[in-house]
Amino acid sequence: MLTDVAPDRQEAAAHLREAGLKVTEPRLAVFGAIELGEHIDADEIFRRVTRELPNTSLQTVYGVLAALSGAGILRKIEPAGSPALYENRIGDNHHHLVCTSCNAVVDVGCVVGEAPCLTPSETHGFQIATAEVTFWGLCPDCRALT
Amino acid sequence: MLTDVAPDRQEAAAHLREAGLKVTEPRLAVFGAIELGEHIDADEIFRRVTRELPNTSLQTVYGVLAALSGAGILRKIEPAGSPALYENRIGDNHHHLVCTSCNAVVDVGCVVGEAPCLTPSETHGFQIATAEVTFWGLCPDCRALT
DNA sequence: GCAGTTGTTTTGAGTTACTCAAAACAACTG
DNA sequence: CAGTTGTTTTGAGTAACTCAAAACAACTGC
Repeated sequence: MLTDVAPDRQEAAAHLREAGLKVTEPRLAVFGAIELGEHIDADEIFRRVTRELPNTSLQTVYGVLAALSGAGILRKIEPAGSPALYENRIGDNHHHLVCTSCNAVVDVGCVVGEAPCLTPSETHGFQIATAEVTFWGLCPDCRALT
Repeated sequence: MLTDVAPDRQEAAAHLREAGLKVTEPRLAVFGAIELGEHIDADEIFRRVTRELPNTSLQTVYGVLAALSGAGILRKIEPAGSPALYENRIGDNHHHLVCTSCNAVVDVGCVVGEAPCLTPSETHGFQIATAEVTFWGLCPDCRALT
């Protein structure tokens, strides 16, 4: 039945090789632990990884996350007030909507208008590389609770 | 000479009373410790406050900062990778430019165009309250070092 | 101007989310 | 398949807060 050769593992391995990183079990497990569209923290990733690979340490998870986000395979976001979150949607510069009540995070495409994202009104001599936009508000569920 | 009656203390006291907060020495000292245009962390504020009010505890500084930013007297920003910073420029919704090399932070007016800040392309049912924009890049000093 | 109430500050401990370093180990290279 | 180099493990350590109880100080009304 060959159930062992999951397609995402192949994809992950390719990403790793492309970045010049060694293909290891913990790295494949971390990559596999993050579903598309999710935003999860190191602790939750660790929990999922250890289900599959029981003697992986939390430090390894941190190391893998640093390697993968450094290589651009994962994206790390750090919303104010919560631990760092990781997502596997990369390549596009999308932004985030964060619920001020439950901390839920969802992706949102670039701001409307012609990419104003990269144009502050005055640059103060900075050489700007990226713009990060975070929208704060109440998610549908939390609105319903009031 | 009446040097004791600094004008910023009066202003700070007025802000506090307006917010229904008691006027105390630590609060005035914390407010006075942050210069206009600065972005400093709790530790640096603590260092400055203790110069003037030696037996203030760090916990008090945290408490004061929470009270003042909660009341809108100070603004708290939390750039990824550094401790929370506080600034006393409030009321306008300006954004920040952060140096990826030395972590310097400067203010920047709202994004160009007609306030696209509050309009993500899809809201996903969120009731959006604020938009936060952070520009990342190299500050003039760090560019000069390369 | 003073007592009472309520909000602040102090003191002390505890926690979360990481980070660092050394030694054991496992991937890729030739 | 041996060697090299990058990873992972193990273990310790830290920064930046947060919580709780007791001591204290601001404002209120008398």
